[in-house]
Amino acid sequence: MGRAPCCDKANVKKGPWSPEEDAKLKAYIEQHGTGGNWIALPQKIGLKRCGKSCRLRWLNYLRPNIKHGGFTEEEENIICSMYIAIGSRWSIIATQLPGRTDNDIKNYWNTRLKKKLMAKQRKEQAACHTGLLEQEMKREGSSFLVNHTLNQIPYWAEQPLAAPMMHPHRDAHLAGQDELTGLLMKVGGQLYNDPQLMNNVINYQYPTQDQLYVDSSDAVTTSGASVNTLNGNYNPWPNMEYDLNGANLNIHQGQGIIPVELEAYLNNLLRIDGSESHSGIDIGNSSTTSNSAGSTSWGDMGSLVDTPVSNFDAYQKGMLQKVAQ
DNA sequence: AACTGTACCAACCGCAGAACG
DNA sequence: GCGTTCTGCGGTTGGTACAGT
Repeated sequence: MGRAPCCDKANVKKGPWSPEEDAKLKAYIEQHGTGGNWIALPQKIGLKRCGKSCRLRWLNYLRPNIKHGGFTEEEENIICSMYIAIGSRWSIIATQLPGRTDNDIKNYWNTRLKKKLMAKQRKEQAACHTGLLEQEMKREGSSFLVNHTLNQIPYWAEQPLAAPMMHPHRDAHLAGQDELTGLLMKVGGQLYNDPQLMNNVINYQYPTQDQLYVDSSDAVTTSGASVNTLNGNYNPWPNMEYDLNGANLNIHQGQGIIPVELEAYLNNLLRIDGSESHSGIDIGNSSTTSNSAGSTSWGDMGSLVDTPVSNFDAYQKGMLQKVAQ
């Protein structure tokens, strides 16, 4: 037996709200509140609307202090950093952006931010591709074109951007966002080239809930908005910040939860230019990442994601709790 | 001017979990 | 403890405006 419908679908109006309907709903709620029962509310005020529809209209549009459109750079940064940390938990993200609704943030992410980041990723991949081709040509000389036809996609270009290496045990839904999170954590793929460092990262013990680092006084500034501040109450990676427009990711040593040696390594990677940063990549030969078929493992995150060797889950849970407070 | 494609956003839908009797 | 009802959430859809051809 299925669940009873929340309202009589046949006698319920759908589609855009008229100004009259808005006025009725707003006036009633401002005077009486919702009464804790959205289902009964439309009947009370003579609206042929589903209770859920009324609730949505109030929360996303009519309620006071709602901001529409025009997301600031700081808001973008907050959305991105929280997306990295907790995924598509829009209602939680909305709590960090006063005046913004989860629906608004979700729409903004899906229609603009995601595309913005994808475009940036494509640009970087193209630059990376060009750099590698040049190096291959230099190394192989005239034999290059024999070995590599121009329309042949090199093995590394077929690999998705790496999932964030610094959170190897994130939720599956986050692992599914490899491309975007990989872009944001753009040094991630490079970690795979250093088996020793990868080992350190995989075995790194994320801080427990009690060890969470949320002191906003440690926020650092850059040309772009710092994600470390996040209204002073949320700090997923306190020693890391990025500037979305400039795609600059800066790691600050000794300020937070990433081990100093890892920070140093990342800083080193980020200091060198784009073409150099990918030089010498030969993942297929890596004893830690190649498989029997000889393919690379940038996208093969399953074993890492599924293996419960760190307390990242607890870490993420802790962050969610901090945000909820 | 007409048509087409794209971007944006409001609203809907189904599900999970909380609340309640 | 169980079934029902309600709320809140996230994914998705559909309508509208606007730009490009």
